[in-house]
Amino acid sequence: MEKFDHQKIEKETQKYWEESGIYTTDLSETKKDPYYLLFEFPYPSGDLHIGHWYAFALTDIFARFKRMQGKNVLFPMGFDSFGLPAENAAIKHGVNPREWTYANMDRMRAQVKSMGTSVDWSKEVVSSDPEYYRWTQWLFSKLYEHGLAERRNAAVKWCPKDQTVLANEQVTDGKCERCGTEVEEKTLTQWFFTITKYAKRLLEDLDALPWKEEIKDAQRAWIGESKGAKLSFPVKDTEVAISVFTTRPDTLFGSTYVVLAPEHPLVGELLSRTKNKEDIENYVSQVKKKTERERLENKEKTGVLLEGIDVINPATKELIPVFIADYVLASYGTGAVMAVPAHDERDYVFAQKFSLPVKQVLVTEAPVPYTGSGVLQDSGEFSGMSSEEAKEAIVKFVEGELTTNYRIRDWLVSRQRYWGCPIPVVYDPEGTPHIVPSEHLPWLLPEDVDFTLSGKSPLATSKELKERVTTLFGEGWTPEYDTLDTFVDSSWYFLRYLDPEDVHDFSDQALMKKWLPVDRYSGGSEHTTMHLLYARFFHKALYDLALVPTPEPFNERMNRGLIMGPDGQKMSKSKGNVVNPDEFVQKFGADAVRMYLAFIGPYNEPGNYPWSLDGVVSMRRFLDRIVWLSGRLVDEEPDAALRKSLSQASTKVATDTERFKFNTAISSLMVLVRDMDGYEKLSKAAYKDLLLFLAPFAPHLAEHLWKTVGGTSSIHLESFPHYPDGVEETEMTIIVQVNGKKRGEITVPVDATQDVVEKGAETIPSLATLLHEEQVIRKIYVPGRILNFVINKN
RNA sequence: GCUGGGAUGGCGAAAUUGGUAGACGCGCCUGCCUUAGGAGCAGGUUCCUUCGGGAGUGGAGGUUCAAGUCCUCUUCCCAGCACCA
Repeated sequence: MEKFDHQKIEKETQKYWEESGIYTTDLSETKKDPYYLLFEFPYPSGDLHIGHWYAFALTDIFARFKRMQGKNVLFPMGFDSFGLPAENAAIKHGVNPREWTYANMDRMRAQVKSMGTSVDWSKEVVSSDPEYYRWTQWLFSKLYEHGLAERRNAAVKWCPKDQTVLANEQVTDGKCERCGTEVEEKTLTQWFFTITKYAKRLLEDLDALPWKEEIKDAQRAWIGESKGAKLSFPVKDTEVAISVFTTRPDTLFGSTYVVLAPEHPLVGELLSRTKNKEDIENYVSQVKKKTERERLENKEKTGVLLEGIDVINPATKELIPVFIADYVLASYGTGAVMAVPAHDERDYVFAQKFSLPVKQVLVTEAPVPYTGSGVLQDSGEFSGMSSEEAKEAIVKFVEGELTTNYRIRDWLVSRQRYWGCPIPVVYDPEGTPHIVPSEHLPWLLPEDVDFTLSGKSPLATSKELKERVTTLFGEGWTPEYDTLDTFVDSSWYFLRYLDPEDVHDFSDQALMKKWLPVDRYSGGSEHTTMHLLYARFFHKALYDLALVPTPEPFNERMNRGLIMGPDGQKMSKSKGNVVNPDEFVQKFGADAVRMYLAFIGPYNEPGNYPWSLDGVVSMRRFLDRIVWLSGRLVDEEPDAALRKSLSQASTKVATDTERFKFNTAISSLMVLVRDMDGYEKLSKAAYKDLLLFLAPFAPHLAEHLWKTVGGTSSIHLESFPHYPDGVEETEMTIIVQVNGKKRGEITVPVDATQDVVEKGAETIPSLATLLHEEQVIRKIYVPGRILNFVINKN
């Protein structure tokens, strides 16, 4: 059998698409419904692997399908081109990060085109272009003006390998999310976005989003709401008090000591009043030396008593001791807790170790510590109350404050790295920060820097930057040397796609009104509590500043799965199991590779699929078969049987593609092709419909074959074939069961009554004997489907 | 530990409201055609079987004429969170 020349076809069709400009979206057009389909813009790492195909080419199937459904589809792409790898490559190979990055992008553009994607390149956005990052800087200044960006001293995570601070989200199990190095804790003055101010809305607005529960739940867990109260424990003989956060004010009468985090600001203040100053200082410095991981792994509680300091339990008025211990986190709540050893596991363990009194204030038979709720005892006038009632009553009694705490921390956006967006801030001689006025934007990244790792911001080595600041602002003024977390760049890129050339604004208000929120956003599940959360926050902040028209950036979201190496392991260079798609594309064609990836499983479930060569071969075989069919076309209308096959395929492909079940959509195409294979003379009209079904999946071949059957313009401008009423059936198949087990089937006219069906069923030979001998108790008939005889088993 | 998701052939997976379990594909088996191509064609392929049938969707119960699907208990796997007061 003759095989088609995929290389020639791909080259021709890609050239035709590029010249005809059919994928350029007119954003202002009003006749069609706008449909914004977004995928996460990639980092230009240089090596395009099979995972990129999975991300881009499969989203492209959906873009093409939506176009054929008559939508005005915006399907853009760009590059998240700031970031560490460029800088590391620069250090390792002595190349300029900019040159490295921009060369990679050129290569990747060509590769993405080779997949047969219908990306509208006229909307391309590159986050490291000064004309892009000027607006990142401008948006930063807007957040700053409204108190959403602030500079403060705080305990932060530090990656010793990458030599930069990290946001909380970029640390997993105490390790740097990027390089896996154990992070350290440092107290530094850094820039933060106050995402915690939006915690409540980020949480509440999730309810209305049409996302999968698993994605929403992961965000809910990350935001981590807990309702409780702030209570004040006065320090004896002073004016100060220790404020604690607790979710269990009902157990206040059982609080027998108070614990401060080692980094708590009061520690310094109280130090002079203690009798064991040295011990305390030793403990605090010891804690500081530990990595995050060491603190987590050491479940053994450590701590030190503040000798000579007592605080007053506001409920019992008793004097209780104060400890410093690293099981209390400075960054959560007030950085101090009231310890109730009888009703909290951690407090109990600590109390055992330091021989502290354990006072039970809930009636329970359960062994201490009992952490559930119950009825109070030994709690003064509140004894006998339920935990629920007592919570509010006790907070009122001690003049506390009901509050809600969130687990999420403010987003640390400073990075001590070179290849990022410069933070548009300068400092006056007193050290007060000032935003760089918009007339000086873009605030360019200096070129004369030494970006070898020193632990300090590379920008500090730039003479040009210092001179620039002195010239523009005056003697004694200094620049900010840190750059922004690249997640800031990616928090708004999808707004820029709507108006990428705009020199007066970050995007166009009218177009945003028309196109936002993004209809569907496809990406990786690793971004659930990173990019997806940041972008929602950023968008809400811009919404509050009346800069964007919607409170949420994305409507539907789908997380795709992962293509594993042929060994079933996650692909990585170090394991040597990275699959380079180029070889397969060359041998079997881009269409076969696309279709195989689409066929391996449902696209919207983040499963893991091992790459297999055999699958691509079979997909190529399937495409060959479609080409062979073109040799037996006749100018005839399809017969009834074929019309039925076409109708079924049309429904199945449309509904499955809509739900990202590309695997079953393709399987129904295979069934259709098998049916067509049964015709020695095949209706050309039917074959044309097959090509239309195929077009989103195998865009090159469909385009090529379309021309051979008389198509004059691109197949990708055609409508998806639709069979509104299906095909009229004359017969139906009824499954015959005995006691719920299938025993046979009969075919009857569609208008057959139950009687007719029963008569027919009784003539089935194997059933006839069965029904004769046994007593039929009941007959259940589900019209058009099932006839079930219930017989007496004896 | 908490939260969420899941478990279906040798493998990837299908299965509207409970109504033919295993579509489609891989792999494997048999045969054909050819010849050495990661080929093509036809048929078979859940398991067991004395070829009549019997069993079967992680396990044990239950509801129902009928359960992969609903309920209860349970085991294991994956993901997220985790000293968060």
